[in-house]
Amino acid sequence: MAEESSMEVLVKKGQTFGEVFRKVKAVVAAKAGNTLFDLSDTATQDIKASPVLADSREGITILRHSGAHLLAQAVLQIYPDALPNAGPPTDEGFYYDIFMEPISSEDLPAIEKRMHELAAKRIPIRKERLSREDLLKSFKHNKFKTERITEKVSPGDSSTVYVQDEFRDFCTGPHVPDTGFLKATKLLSVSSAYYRGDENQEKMVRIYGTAFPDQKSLDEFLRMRDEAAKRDHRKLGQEMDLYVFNSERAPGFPLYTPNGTIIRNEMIRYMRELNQSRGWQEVTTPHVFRDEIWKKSGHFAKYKPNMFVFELNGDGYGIKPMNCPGHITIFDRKVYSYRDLPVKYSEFGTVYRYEKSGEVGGLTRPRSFTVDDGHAFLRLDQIVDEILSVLEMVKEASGKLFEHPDLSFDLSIVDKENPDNFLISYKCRTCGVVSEIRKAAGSEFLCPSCSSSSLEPDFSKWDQATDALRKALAMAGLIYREIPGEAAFYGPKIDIHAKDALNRDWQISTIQVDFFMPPNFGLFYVNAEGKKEPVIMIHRAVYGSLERMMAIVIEGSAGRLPTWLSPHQVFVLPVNDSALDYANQINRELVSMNVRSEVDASKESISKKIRMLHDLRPSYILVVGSKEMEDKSVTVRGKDNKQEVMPFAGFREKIAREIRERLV
RNA sequence: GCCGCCGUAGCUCAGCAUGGUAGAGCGCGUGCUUGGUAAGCACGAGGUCGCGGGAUCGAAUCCCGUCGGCGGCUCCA
Repeated sequence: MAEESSMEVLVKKGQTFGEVFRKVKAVVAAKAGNTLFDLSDTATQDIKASPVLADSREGITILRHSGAHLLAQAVLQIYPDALPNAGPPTDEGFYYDIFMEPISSEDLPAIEKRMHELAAKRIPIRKERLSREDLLKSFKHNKFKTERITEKVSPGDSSTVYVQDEFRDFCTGPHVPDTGFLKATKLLSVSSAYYRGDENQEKMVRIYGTAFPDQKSLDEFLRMRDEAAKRDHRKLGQEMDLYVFNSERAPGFPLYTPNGTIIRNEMIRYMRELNQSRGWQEVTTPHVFRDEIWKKSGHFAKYKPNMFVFELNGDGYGIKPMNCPGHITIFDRKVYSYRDLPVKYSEFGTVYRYEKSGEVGGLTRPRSFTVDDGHAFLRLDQIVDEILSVLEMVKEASGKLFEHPDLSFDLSIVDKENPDNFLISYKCRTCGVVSEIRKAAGSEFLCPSCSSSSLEPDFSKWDQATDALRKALAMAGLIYREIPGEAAFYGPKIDIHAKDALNRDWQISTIQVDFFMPPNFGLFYVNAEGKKEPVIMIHRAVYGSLERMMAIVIEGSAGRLPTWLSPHQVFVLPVNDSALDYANQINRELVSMNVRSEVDASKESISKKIRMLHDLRPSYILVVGSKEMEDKSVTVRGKDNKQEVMPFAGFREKIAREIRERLV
């Protein structure tokens, strides 16, 4: 993708940007400062502007936005009753949500064909500016558009419509000058979406597509997409024989084979070392608890529909969806001095959540998963250090798992405008008493002290926690996004994301500050004055879940796992029976060093064996015959599938170091 | 949960529109082959066509229901 053009030119008042830039090939818009203009726009004053090229980041976004319009135009020509809602560009293309009878992917080729026809006609794309009234009149047949206009254009104001032949769309643009720019377009899939993302509203047909400046880059994109599909952990897990999904016996619950269990156990072993070095003590808690704990923790109030619950002899039980209440129960066993803190418990805790049927999928969204969970019980003054320490663990771990770690950091904070989903303290305007109240939507509260109804939210605890997270992020030198409204119900958090093979973002690590659950359970410590002080909790997970992390590591490495994680580290292949003894000898030596090594003595050709072994993705294949026997060497075929002859002693050292240092 | 697509041998898939009771490749087993880096040869075993119901003389194929899987949406972290 080309860099932004820095070719700045003076556009004089009264000139259109197109007059200046049309001569530049593949220019789709103009940019002055941070403002984008259509080429048809007229400069209202002398202004320095640069062309936006079709193959620049901004240019492609414009191209795709126009692609969405082209899609809507084609759909309307074929389905005249369809009502378009909205069609934005995305990272990889565009989609358009359209209210219409459901269509299937078999209907896409006809729509795509029409798009290509419209593109070939090079229909000019014009912009009209209309008053709010005229906009509403213009789209009066489409309630989705009129709702958008009503919302986005204030009374007395005006906005723009883009027109290509009979098709008109309410849109602020900018757009490409004509449909001829949209020759390299492709429709990818069709699915459904709710209007405004609300499941109680109309279901829209969402058609996904993409557009590129030229056919070559579109083809390349489609090729990469196919390649990515081959790295899907569900496919690789099948080939590498890592796990089983039995949809009848355990829908959404992964079962691990011996190979998959090796990967899990190696991940656990490494995390145990990391936990130990950072002062996290391992604990073990049951999978089932009485209702009582879930009522106290707030899970029943908020999370019950997602829990597996059952009744026995009149008592209610819940299978744990989270590990925190168990750790709290252990912490709660005694009284702590301020000198005892922090207390840090960790557990590879398998949790069970009833995810709705349409959400379950592979290892990235299973119904049971194991969290490398940890709960720290702290004093206020210990928060920042602990967050920093966890951030360092995340950094260290990602260096052992990914060749090129690609993590993104989000700081999810409370939305002070819409605090209904969070635990908030309320301060009484009358008597000044601060009370902690779990807000239930729509209910009214009175001050527990003076019964006044004049209460204001008190965000001081949220602010303290959020500041601690910000401070730690800054100290770690990390770039992050702040997202209001995404906090956990009990506190703000840092979420760390990684991408799967298909470029989908998944949350892995999380660090959450919690001022609310400890008081719910009455957790306290005794300070230097002998007074009770509230304990503060940090919930954290470094891998997040073993399942999701394993999936991402498998996809990121295309199955060529770091040697330390690989179920099959070495296969020794004797060329013929006379080399079998040497192969066995090498194998024994490797096994004695705790290398996962096997001899393939089956009566197949070397070619055949290598072909067969490919699916298992072993770290190394060693081929040995008379030559190797003679000089105590091995012919090594590594992850790159290149072969290299080296002394066996050298290979032994190499792989030992790779495993010991967990090199990627 | 919602919309679309899909469910046939251990795996990948064909057959289904125009119903006549099942096919390929790989893998697996046996035999031959002693083979130097991505398929040596031959023979063989292997399937209640996800499950339940319906119309039909007859269903993998048509209809209804149901359970799963995939892509999204919503949810979740």
